[in-house]
Amino acid sequence: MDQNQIGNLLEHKKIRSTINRINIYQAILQQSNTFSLFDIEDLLLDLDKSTIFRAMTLFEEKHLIHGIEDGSGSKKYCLCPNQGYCQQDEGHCHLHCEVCGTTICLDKITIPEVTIPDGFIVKKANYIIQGICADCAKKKIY
Amino acid sequence: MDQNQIGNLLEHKKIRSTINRINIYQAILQQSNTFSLFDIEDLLLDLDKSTIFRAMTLFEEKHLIHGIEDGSGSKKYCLCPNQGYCQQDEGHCHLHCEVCGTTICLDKITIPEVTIPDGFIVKKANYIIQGICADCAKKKIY
DNA sequence: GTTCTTGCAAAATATTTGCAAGACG
DNA sequence: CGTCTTGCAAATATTTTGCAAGAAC
Repeated sequence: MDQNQIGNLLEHKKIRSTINRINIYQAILQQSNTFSLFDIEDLLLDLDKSTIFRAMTLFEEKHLIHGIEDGSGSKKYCLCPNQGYCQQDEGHCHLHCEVCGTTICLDKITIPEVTIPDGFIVKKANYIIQGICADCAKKKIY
Repeated sequence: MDQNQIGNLLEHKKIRSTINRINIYQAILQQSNTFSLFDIEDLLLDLDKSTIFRAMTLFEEKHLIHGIEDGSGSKKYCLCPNQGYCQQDEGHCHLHCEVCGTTICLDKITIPEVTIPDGFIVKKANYIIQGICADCAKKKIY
């Protein structure tokens, strides 16, 4: 996805397309899995963290990225695979490894639905499995 | 559950039974739903927050309470309905209302299981549904 | 020229720890 | 008496905001 295409995507989402936001979205595209604010800061060292924070918040509001609460103390995000047009039932489950701290998107496993009490309006769901990832389990470093 | 019974429960869990910990567990028993550190602090004003924090951390390690990440910025807990002997598949789904901030335990709805990649060791799972609770939806205060 | 965006600095929020005094067994 | 627990104070970690300068339309 080149800078022009990203610019179009942002404008389509009613986000003013600035060079910073394009760069931030491009950094997000480079992430192989879930990512935090710090991961983006590391890639874009000359941007202020508040700029990144505000862009990420905006992207999340516009559903370009999904927020993940993995209990690690720092919020994770993952790229919306459908450019902001995920159906509610397309959220994925995530694994969080308590040893190495990584959070992995199970992009083949959607969150199973449950019966919600009457009247509750669902906005999104988070399904996170805590444990030890295969790599760390193999290394027995815990 | 009286103080003696709580004391026995703690000792059975290999937790030294102090008056502070008994009081904290008793405050937890009084919670009608999920609760945060602050909820317990509010009930036990003469205890230091670090004492409560350490007790809650210990209780969670020993599975007397379950931690919930609702994305609100402050961690929630709920009482283990089985005094620390929940099976892995007995975790409950939770609702988080983004308007009033409450987190409700759906104690009738266990977390549906999903297929986990080979080698990952599951410790626990969190299933949280974000949205607007029935009360707030009715009041249309959002 | 009006509105939106950005960088800087700092506030706000929540969690976590060091340490010395005290309680427990 | 040796170990565990507690309160106090302070560190840490992360997120969030106010504001003035600058960019976009």
